[in-house]
This record gives sequence, structure tokens and C-alpha cells, in this order.
Amino acid sequence: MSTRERILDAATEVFVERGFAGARMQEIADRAEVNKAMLHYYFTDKDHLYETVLVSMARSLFEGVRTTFSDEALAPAERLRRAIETYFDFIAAHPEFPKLILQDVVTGGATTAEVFCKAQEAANFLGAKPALDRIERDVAAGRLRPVDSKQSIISLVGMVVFYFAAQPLMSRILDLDDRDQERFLAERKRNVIDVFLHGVLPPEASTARRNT
Amino acid sequence: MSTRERILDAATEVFVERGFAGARMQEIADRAEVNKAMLHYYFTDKDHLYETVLVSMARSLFEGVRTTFSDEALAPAERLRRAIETYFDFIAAHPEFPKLILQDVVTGGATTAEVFCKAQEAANFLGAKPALDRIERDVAAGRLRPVDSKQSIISLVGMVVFYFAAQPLMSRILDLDDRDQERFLAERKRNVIDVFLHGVLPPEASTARRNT
DNA sequence: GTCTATAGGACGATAGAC
DNA sequence: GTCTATCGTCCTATAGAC
Repeated sequence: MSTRERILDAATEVFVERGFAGARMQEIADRAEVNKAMLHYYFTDKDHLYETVLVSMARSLFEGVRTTFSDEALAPAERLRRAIETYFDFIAAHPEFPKLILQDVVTGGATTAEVFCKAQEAANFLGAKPALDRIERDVAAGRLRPVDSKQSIISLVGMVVFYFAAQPLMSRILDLDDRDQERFLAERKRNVIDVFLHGVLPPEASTARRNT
Repeated sequence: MSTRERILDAATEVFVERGFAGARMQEIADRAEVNKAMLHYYFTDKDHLYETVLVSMARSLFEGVRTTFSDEALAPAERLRRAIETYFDFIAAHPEFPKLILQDVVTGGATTAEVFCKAQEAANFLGAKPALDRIERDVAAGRLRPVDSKQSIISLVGMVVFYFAAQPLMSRILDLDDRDQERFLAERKRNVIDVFLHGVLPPEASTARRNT
């Protein structure tokens, strides 16, 4: 792996763990096993390095989420189930995404907003349009209950990402068993799909899927 | 308001906006309109000040949430609806709570974990026990669908708090109208209640509540 | 491209007068 | 309790040798 890539990976780790203000250039250099001066050689200064991390994260996030919506022919229940599963698995594979993004957004996050808009254009995925349109068409056709599309997307994303951001605290409050994370994640995914599907599907479709 | 209180309020604001590492003692002093040396006079150092902020926040949070569970006599649908509404309104009135807590948890958050356990004891609200027990009893009695109690609590909290933490970014991605926040919040609350209730109630109860 | 050494500034903390 | 002045440290950034 090139020096530049090693720095970028180390920087991502440190920014996620400590936030922008708490991150130390020295720690990034140490983890990348390069000299601290190299950080400035490749990325000019801390701000540029941070922005580069956010940009590559946003690009990867949109690329990963873009594949979520497909299988036009399927019924809403099965299509939603697959979309949520893909999305959940992607976030589970990249728990650092919601961590860094939430940190950045809470502490101002002008950077994130800009970066995300650029990434949306780059990924040819303007806004959450496709998902919103699909939900609205299904609502109009009676294939979904009359839910607001934007609100429902927020609810879904909240259910998925919250656990990954707040995990240590949740474990303490709910007294979770820290061993067997794998089983817990499977239950977590099942619950998100279960609650959201029954939450937005009409009772008939919901009942039909009751024991699947 | 006493000097001590003014400092505490200003510190809460600054820690929420900038995180612990990004917060400046000088900025806290400026907002509290006191001399910087006063911060050390009342709170010794930055760490103690931060811990004090977290403790008072945790106390207030548990106090606010404690009142969420009541009205034993009501049917699950109405009881859940009221509980979620109370909880949502409380978080909406204190959007800084999820912001600070999420920031702290993501960047280590050993402090939060300790502080929360103490606050739970102080508020006589050990664990999320009451809510979990209630859900489990309702599931056993068939008044709720067979959902996992802990997972469902995580889903609910995620739906509620995510928007308040990620609001600026959501606005950009979903192209929300920044005017008329009030109407948006009302829709937000409606959607959380709607999706969660239909998500956990049995189809019959769900259908009965369809147009309420 | 990689390293050492250090400049230069920001920030937390305290001493000490009032 | 409140303020000014200042100390010492930590950290980003860069100059300059190789």
C-alpha cells in the first residue's frame, strides 16, 4: 500500500475515534508508520487531510447505498426487505461511517454538507430521490400505508445507524452480553426489518408475512 | 442566576457545539460573561467541568424519561402512543442531549458510561428494566407481536434521536424546507409513532387504529 | 520522498493582588 | 469571589539537510 493510502487509512481511524479537534497529527503518523512531515507533504495541513477523509468516505457510502435500490419487479415487502438488508450489512461493515459523520454534523458539519453534495453528484445519485419516489408511488398505489416518504427514510436510517454510533452506551444501559456480537447483530437486523416492514406495509401484506 | 449556573449553562452549549476536545475554556467564560479564572475556581479543571455537565444532563434525562412509563390501565396501543409522545417531546425540548451524548460515546465515552450508571441509580431507574419488562409481558400476552424487547427499544430510540443529531445533514440530503420547522417536527413525531406502533402491534390492533 | 529540528501559536492552568 | 498577568505545555506547520 502506498504511503498516501496508509496515511489516509490511519487518518480515518484517528478522526473517527477522536473527532477532528481531538485528532493528533502525530498519532496519525504513528499508526501509518510514516514521518509526521509526510502528512503535510501529501495533504498540506490537517484541514485538507480531514476533508480528504470525508470525501472518500462519502464516495464509498454513496457507492454502497446506490446498489440498495433494485429488483423493480418484486413486491414491496420483498423489495424493502432486501434493500434494508443490503443497507444494514453495508453499515455493519463500515460502522465508522455513521460515527464520523454524526460527529462532524453535530459539531457544525459545514464540511460534511458540502462534501456530501459533491459526492451525490459524483455518484450520480442526486438526493435520496429514487427511494423517495418509489415509496411515494407505492403509497399512491396502496401497496404501502399512507406514510410520509421522507419521514419514513429518516426513521429507517435512524433505526439502522443509531446502534452503531451508540453501541458502548446501549450495552451498559440495556445490560447486553458483549460476547456473541454476531448473534446480536443478526437479531438487530431482524428487528429493524420486522418493525419497519410491519410499520409501513398494509395490514394484509403484513399479516401474510407474519411468520416468514 | 448564580455564576456557577451561568458557567454550567455556557459549558453545556460549548461542549455540545464543539465536543470536549474542541471546546475552549475562553469561549465558555465569554458566553457565561465571567472571567476565565472563575471556571477553575468553581470546577478545578476542564475535565471536572465536563463531567459536571454530563452528570447534570444524565440526571435531567433520566428524570424526564422516568415519567414516560405510566398509566398501567391503558391498552398497549394507547399506552405506547403516549409514552413515545412524551419521550419525543422531551428530546425535542432538549436536542442537545443526544448531540452531546452521541459525541461522547463515539469518542470513547468512558465518562458517559460511568455517569449514566450513577444517574440511573440516583434516579432510581435501574436499567431500562420497567420498559423492557412491560414489553415482554405484552408480548407474552399476545398484546404485542413477538418482538425482542431490547431490540425494539433501540429501534425506537434510534428513530427519535437520530433526526435531532443529524438534522443539518438530513435537511441537505432530503432537501427539506428549513422554514416551518414546527410543522416538520409534528410530522416527524407522527411518523415515529405511526411506524413503531404498526411495527409492534398485532395486525388486529394495528388495523383498529388505522385512521386515528 | 523522507527525515530532524524547531519555530510559532494556542490553550489550560495558576499565582497573587484586590 | 473576582480579576490580571503569566507560565509551561502541547501541537501544527515548516525550514532545510539528505
